[in-house]
Amino acid sequence: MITSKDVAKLAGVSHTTVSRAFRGDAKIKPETYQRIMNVSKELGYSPNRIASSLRQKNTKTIGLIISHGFNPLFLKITHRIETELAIHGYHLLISFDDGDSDKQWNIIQSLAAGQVNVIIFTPLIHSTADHNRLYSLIQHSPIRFIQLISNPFEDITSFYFDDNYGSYLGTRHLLSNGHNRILMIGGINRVEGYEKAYQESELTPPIKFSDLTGSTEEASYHNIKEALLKEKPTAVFSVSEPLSYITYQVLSDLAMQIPSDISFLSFDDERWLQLLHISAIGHPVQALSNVIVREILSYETSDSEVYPSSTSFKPFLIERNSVLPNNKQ
Amino acid sequence: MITSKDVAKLAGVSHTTVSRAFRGDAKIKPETYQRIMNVSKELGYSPNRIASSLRQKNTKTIGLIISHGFNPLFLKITHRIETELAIHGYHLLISFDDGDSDKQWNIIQSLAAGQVNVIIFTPLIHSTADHNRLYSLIQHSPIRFIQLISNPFEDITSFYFDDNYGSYLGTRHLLSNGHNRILMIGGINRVEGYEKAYQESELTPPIKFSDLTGSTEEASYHNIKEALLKEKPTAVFSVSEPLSYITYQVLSDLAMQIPSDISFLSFDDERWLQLLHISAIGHPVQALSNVIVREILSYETSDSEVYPSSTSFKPFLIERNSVLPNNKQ
DNA sequence: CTGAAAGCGCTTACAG
DNA sequence: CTGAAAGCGCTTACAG
Repeated sequence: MITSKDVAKLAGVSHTTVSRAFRGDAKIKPETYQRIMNVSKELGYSPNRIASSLRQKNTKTIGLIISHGFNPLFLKITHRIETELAIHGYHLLISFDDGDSDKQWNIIQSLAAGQVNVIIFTPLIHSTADHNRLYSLIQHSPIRFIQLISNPFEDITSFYFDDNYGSYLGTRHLLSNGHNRILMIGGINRVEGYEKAYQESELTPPIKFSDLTGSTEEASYHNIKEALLKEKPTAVFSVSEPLSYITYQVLSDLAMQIPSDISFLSFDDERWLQLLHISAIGHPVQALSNVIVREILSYETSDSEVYPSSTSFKPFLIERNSVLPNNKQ
Repeated sequence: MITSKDVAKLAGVSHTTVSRAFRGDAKIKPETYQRIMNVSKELGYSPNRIASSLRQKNTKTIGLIISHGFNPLFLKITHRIETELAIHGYHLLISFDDGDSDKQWNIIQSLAAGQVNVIIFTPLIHSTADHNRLYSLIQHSPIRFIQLISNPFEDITSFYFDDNYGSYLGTRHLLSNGHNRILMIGGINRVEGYEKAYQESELTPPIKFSDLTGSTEEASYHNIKEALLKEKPTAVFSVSEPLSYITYQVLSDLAMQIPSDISFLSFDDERWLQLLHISAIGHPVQALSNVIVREILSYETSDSEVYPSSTSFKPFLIERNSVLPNNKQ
C-alpha cells in the first residue's frame, strides 16, 4: 500500500505537506504542489479515506436502509440521492431489511458502528418494544436519522408523500367522472383522503374501504376478486403499486375490460401502468430526493442542534385512458 | 463518542480486554466478559468500525457500481448480494455511473480511496484510452475487481449471462413454432445465437437482424415500427427488457394483437411481461448473485494469488401465452 | 510556506 | 487470562 509517506519521500517533503496538498488546505508553493501531484500520479497514490475518516471523525458516508426491496420507487430514490451526494463527496452504504424490524435494528447498529453521518430509513415498528429501542437509540446517537416515506416518530426529521392527499385526489377524480361506487383497495392509512372527497361531494361511500394491510399476495388476490364480484363497483382505486398489480391480474382473469367494463386508477405510478395507459397518482420522487440531499448537506454547517422537520410532497394525478365517465346509473 | 476506553474504565479492565471481548478473540474470564458486555450495553458502545478497519487493513466493504440505474435486474442483484454479504459482516457501497465511463472512473478512484475489498462493476469502455487506464489501475490495485454482466477484460474474474445462448434458445423456440420470419431487435452481441438456431434448422434468416445498439428510445421506436411494417414478421424477439418495452408500445400503437396477429418473445424477464403473459428468456439472477458472494467470501482465505475465472449462466425459456404456432405461410 | 509531534480508536504482537 | 506499548495512515494544532 502506498501512503503519504512514500509520496513525501519521493517528493522530498514531509507527509504533512502531502496531506495539505491533497486537501487544498493552506497555501503550498506551486512547485511543491506540482511535485507532490506528479509523484502521486506516478505511484497511484490517493489518500486513505479510512484513516482520514478516523482522524476527522467524519466518514462522509450515508446509510440508506431499504424496506421494500422490490419496489422500483426506492431504486429511483437511491439513484437520485447517490448521484447528488456523490457530487459533494459523500458515499452511500445500502442495506435491505425486507420489512423485518429486527433485521432493521441490526442494520442500524452496524451502520452506527460504521460511523455513518446519517441514516435514512423507513422505521419498522411492529410493537412498542420496537418503538422504544429505536427511539432510545436515536436519542442517544450522534448520528442523524431521517425518516423516509413514513414517519412514526414525530420529533425526527421526515420526508414523505402526502398519501391522504393522493387518495383524496384520486377519489375526487373518480367522483367527478360520475363514479359513486368506488372500490378502494389498500392501506387503511389512506382512508381519510377518500372520505374527504366523498364529503366534499356530499355523498357517502356506498362501498366499504377494503383494507388489505398485511395481507399476503394470495389473500389480497382473493379479497379483491370477492369485493369486485360482490360490490359491483364502477371504478377501482388501488392504493399502492403492488396492489395495483394484483388488481390488474384479477380484472384480467375476470375478463373485465378497462375502461369499458370498469374504470381503474392506481396509486403509485410505474412503467407498466404507463405502458397500459392506466391513470395513476404519481409522486414527485425527484423533488423528495433532492430535498433529502439538501438536508444532509445542511448538517455539514449546522454543527450543533438541528431542529426536526417534516416535509411532505403532494402527489399528482396522471390522466391516461383507464377512467371513463360513468353512464351506468 | 463512547470508546473502548470508556467501557474499560467502568468495567475495571484495559481497553485491550474490551477489544478482545468484542472479537471473541482469546479466552476471557466469563465474569470479565459479562461485565464488559453489561457496561457496553449501558453506554451504548460498539467498536468503531473505521478504527478497526484502519488497524486491520480490511474494511469488509464491497463497492458495487451500477451502470443501468433504471434496470430492475440490478436492483435484484444488489438486493441479493447485500443480503448475503451482510450475513458475513460485509457492507455494500453503491454507486451509479449512468453509463458514463468517466463517471465510472471517478467512482472507482473513490472506492479505491475508501479501501473497499472488492469492486463489482460492468466495465464501460468507449475508447482504448478507457480500456488502458482501467486495465492499468486494476493491475496495480490491491483491490479485487469483478466484472458483472459484461467482460471486456479476459483476465479479470467475471460473472455474466450467456446472452448468445439466450438468443439461441429464443430463436429456436420461435422456429420450432413455425416462425421463419423472425424480427430480431437489439444488441448485435446477441446475433450469434440467433444465427446458430437458424443454421440448426437449415434455414437462413429472411429478415436482417435489427441492431439498435446505442439508439435513443425514440429512434428505437421508429426503427422497430418501420421494420415491423416493412418486413411483416410473424414473430418479434426483442433482445433486452428496455427494447421489449418499446416493442410492446409499437405493437400496441399499431393495434397488432399478441399473439393472434404476431408472436412476441422478450429477452430479460420482468414483472410487466408476466402480467401480460408474454413469454420471455429469463436469467438465473439469484444463482449469479450467490456465486458472486461466494467468490467474495473466498478472497478472505486465499490470501495471495487469485486466478481469474469466467462464469456464465444459461438463460432459460419461460413459456407464457405470447407465442402461437404459425399457420400463415 | 513547511515540518515534528500528538492523537483519532482500534488491534496486534509481546510479556507476564 | 490480562495489560502496556506500538502502530494503522491520516489530520491538526503548534512552531518556525
